[in-house]
Amino acid sequence: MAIRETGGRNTTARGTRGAGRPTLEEVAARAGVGRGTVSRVVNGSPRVSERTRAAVEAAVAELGYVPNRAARALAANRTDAIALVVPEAEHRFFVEPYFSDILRGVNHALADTDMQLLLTIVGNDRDRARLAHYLAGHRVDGVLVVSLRADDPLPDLLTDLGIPAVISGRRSAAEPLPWVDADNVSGARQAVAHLAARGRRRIATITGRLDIYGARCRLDGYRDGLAEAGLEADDSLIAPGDFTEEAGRTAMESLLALPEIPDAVFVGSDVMAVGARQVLRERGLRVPEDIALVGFDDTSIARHMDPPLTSVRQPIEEMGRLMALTLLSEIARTTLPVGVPRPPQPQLMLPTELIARTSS
Amino acid sequence: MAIRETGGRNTTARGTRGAGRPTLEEVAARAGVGRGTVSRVVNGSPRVSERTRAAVEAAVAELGYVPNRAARALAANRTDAIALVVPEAEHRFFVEPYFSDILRGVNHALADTDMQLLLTIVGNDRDRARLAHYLAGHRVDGVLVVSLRADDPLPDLLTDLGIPAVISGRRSAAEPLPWVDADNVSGARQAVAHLAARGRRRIATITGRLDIYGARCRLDGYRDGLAEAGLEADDSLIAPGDFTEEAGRTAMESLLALPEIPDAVFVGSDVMAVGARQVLRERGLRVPEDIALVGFDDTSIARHMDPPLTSVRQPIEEMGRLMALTLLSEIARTTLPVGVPRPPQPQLMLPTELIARTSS
DNA sequence: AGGTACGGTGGGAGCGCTCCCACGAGTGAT
DNA sequence: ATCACTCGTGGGAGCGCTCCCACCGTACCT
Repeated sequence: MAIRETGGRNTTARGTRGAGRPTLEEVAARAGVGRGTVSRVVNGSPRVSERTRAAVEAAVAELGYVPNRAARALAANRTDAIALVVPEAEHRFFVEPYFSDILRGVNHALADTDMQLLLTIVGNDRDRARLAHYLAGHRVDGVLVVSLRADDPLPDLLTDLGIPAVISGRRSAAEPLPWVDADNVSGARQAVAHLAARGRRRIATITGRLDIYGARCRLDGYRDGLAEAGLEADDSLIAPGDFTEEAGRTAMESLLALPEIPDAVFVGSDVMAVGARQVLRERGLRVPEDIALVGFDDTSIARHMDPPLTSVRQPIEEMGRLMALTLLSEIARTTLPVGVPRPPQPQLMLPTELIARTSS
Repeated sequence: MAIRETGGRNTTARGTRGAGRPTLEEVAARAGVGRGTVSRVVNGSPRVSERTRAAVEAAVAELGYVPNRAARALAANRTDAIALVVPEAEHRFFVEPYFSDILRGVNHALADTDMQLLLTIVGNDRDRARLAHYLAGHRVDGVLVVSLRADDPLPDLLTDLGIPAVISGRRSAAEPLPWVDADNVSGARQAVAHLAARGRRRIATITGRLDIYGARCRLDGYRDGLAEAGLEADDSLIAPGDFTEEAGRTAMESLLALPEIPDAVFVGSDVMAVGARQVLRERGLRVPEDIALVGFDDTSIARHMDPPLTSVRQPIEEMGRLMALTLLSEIARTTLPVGVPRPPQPQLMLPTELIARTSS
């Protein structure tokens, strides 16, 4: 009859789950110290004598102790997880190297932490609702958001919930949230200067979606570049796109339909440049002889194009890394007692650089 | 002086964390029922009267209650999270559409659950060690593994730890773990039959890495197809690859170095077909006039090639979906009392289908 | 009428941690 | 020798749930 002992469910659980992995208490017993001390050692507190620390570490190793994440989260009121939110259609996440580079940078920054990364692609309203519910449950300690549109309500939600956030790319010049961004204006200006220096006189541009601040900056930089080169601005040379390859095609077609076609195009992203290049090939126009092309992002796509694409490099992976580090320090700040000063640089602008190849 | 009240840390935590989100207990008070009852309602237990359920649901809605995941995990000894493990170099995950399709399928299956997905790309030994540690901590309820090599030690580790797992693609014909796989043999056979039917007589193949069982199956199917078509097998027509674009290039070059070049190539993956196609273009060989090409996977790449690539379709997204569902039921099985029968189909082979385009 | 069964319910115990208070031993100043 | 600290340490309380047992009332039986 005595199938189960006193403990009831406790005993059962142990029995089911492979004899139970060790707990803090067991490590403490083994090391001949108290629970609190083991906790201090595991969490790297300095207030432990060297002798004790060694004893505890030995016990941890012998028992193969790994802290129970759920218990820790419950007791400490944190989750040790952050979310990377990509408010874009699912397939774009995979098509656009930008995102994977960001992800790689974030991963690298987190590799030394035991912070867990949740990848959240928010492609439609249903996903949005799920995310909101998720965030309301405080299931992450912080959020990274990439590719945010100017009117996106997500940042407000995060602020209301008091969840630390860092975004890649500002929503406007006066972005209140911590951000990491590339110097888009300067990059675009460099691109136009480069084309002008090579004797191009009729320089067009294909823009990204202008509800993204970065795309707007690139357009501003394009205009600045023209002015600095003493070239006349002509709004018919500005073809709107939305960062997709298809938009690159359409925009280039519209430029080629102009009475006087351009002799160079500054394209707002490498992916759009691929679309533009296809159209040029179909029309029998040579790159760079007939039309020079400069892209933006300097993703792997640029190197693989025919001819290899001149492109404005932004340090995407590094941006991902810095976003993660900034978020980590923001989280630390909210956890600590009040009055801890915000780290000096929660808003970072990184330089861009023109990488010249044979398309220009 | 009374900055903090009696509770000490409790009060502080509440104060810091935005007045505290509601707990089960508070919902219970509001609905005028006990804690257990609210728990039952939230977890969809049938043992609750309709009246009570309505009252609790109202209270949940009014308070905006969201269960605390950590507390639930701790009490119930589960995590409500699964991992998708990709034992491949990081960049391949993004380059190869196969993985993103799997991911999409998994995500769709999980969308109706509140199961959380962790994406784990295991590119090197350091990542492997981290994963092992992670799994030892039982931080996930189950694991999905894609692209597993025959000699990978990961499955043994999972078995030892008693973590439910489902893999995509078997490691051998006698795979003991639950799996979801495509009928690679049949797909390859169809491809060869198709080429033979179009009058090709000297049909070569470029294989994937043969320590992956699926690649081996495709090779077997290739041989079967030749035999069925009454064509002579010639091992010099078998060029080894490893699923990368570069390998596709190299392999095609070696085939073109043959004294008598093939008039058709069955390529073991679309990505490798891209590489092969580049070489053909460089050599001025026409597709399909000089050499017909058939790929495998029918990823989006195939449609975008020039000419569009005939390819063997495997239902990758569906495979991801089924993997997730299988894992979910495996997890349920281990949670339930002993003796629950395994669902009828923990091992699923899905049909493949030739999609004919103009490359053949 | 009394007995039995069972659906529905309340709440104690416990999951494995962190946080913090209290306490003992050592150190230096008085 | 006494006092005032500090440092290192042990362990109680509590995080918000789930699980389970005990209990209540009602319906149905004999």
